[in-house]
Amino acid sequence: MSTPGRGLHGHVLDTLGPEITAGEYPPGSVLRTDELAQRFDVSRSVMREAVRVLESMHLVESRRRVGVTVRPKSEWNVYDPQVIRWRLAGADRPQQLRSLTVLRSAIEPVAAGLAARHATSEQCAELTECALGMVAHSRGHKLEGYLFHDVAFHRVILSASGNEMFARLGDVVAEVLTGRTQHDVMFEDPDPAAVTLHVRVAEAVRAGDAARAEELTREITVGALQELDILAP
Amino acid sequence: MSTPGRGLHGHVLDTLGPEITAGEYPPGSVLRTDELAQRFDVSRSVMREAVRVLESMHLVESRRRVGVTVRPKSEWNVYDPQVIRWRLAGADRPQQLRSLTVLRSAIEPVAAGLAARHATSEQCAELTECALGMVAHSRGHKLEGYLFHDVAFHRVILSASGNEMFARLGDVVAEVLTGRTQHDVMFEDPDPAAVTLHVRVAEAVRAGDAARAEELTREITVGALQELDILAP
DNA sequence: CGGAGACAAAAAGTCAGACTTATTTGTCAC
DNA sequence: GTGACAAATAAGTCTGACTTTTTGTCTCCG
Repeated sequence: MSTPGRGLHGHVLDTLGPEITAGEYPPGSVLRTDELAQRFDVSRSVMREAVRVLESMHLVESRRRVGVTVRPKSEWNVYDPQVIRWRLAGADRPQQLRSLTVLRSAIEPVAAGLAARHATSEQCAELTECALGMVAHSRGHKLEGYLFHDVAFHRVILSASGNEMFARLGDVVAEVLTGRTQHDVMFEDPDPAAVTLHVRVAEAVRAGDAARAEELTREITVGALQELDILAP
Repeated sequence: MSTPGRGLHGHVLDTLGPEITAGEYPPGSVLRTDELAQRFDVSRSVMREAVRVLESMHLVESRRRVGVTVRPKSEWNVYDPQVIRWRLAGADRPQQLRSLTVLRSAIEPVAAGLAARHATSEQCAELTECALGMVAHSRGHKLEGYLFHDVAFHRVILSASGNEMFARLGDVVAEVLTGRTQHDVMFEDPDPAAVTLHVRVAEAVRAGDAARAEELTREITVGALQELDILAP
């Protein structure tokens, strides 16, 4: 996934990033560049580059005479794909999965509505193809193939919305869907109702029916929320 | 705003970041670290740190023997507050403002619904205070005071939603509202209907009426979309 | 004429060491 | 206690030498 080994500083990030996002250093903790460089057996230049990246993610703050202090979680750039990946790989994976699913429930219906207005005929075709792929893999423990088409489906919706902010959430949705399949729920075949909803969304988008595409997608995301027991009492 | 001069590498970013996000270097353009270091009159170490930050934002990609290549806009980390700020300060400010307003229209209603469920009594009080402040500054060219309370209002909503992803959009909403006030529309007093809607949202949240809070907020965001001529024909 | 392999050049990547600067903290006089 | 001054500290910066990877090219042979 992404760019595994892009140099020494990348290796440092792969270790230090997850540690920080996992909360191993409480907010306010102070790290020293020199000590870190020793620990990872890299030069100070490399360590400084890694710290700069963490700083740009608002995970830490570097100040003279003080050191590199860890910032509270509330200040992190939680939309940074790298940060999301680190958190999904760590201890607060459940919380991250929940907050991202809620985000999906807000974004995707609106994106589907916009897609119904702006999707090209090519994108409509892709969408239909994805939906059919989901149907084809919806029975008989073909979870891998199902996931593939599910991810592609939602990527097309987000992309076809014509909004760049929505489009860039494709990776996030992919992570959530993948995480969901690999982890807790869905050891069985997917809910047939969900599959049907996807097909109907594809139809609505093709028909240019924004309201229906939005409503149907809302039903899909409600299902996703229920799977994680996020619901209104 | 944020952290203006955090060292030499920060100064480099303040110049190079806006240039790239403004599209001055077409995707695929190649920059050389040494040349950049000369241009900004900094050492290579400083320049490397700046490049690393740009790389973590997916604005550029650094490869051996080829140089620092600019990535297409579709790959940028458009949720990075720094990137958003650079783009808002540059040429595609209008497009950025539009896409962010659409994002708001998706997020804020859902956030308001969640806030109605999760807001503490303190947050409810804050919300009411903000709404009252908006009313008090809604007439007689008190735009500055109005904006202040408007921003605070939406921050509280997003924060009270209890979702970290929503909460972190407070800065983005602040930028959008500020940008809207300072720029095109709203040289006159704000729309009285919008002011009333904010008051009613505060009431709904306090009453714990999620559906109503969501619907009322949706009306607010629809108004924001209309101001930018983003609407369904 | 064209492909395979060797070679050379280019640019980022890495390291080590010396030096600068800002900030904190402690101390001492008042 | 308060103020100013001095010392300590850790990040920040610069430089120069060296390494590594990639790519373009050139030759050689089929």
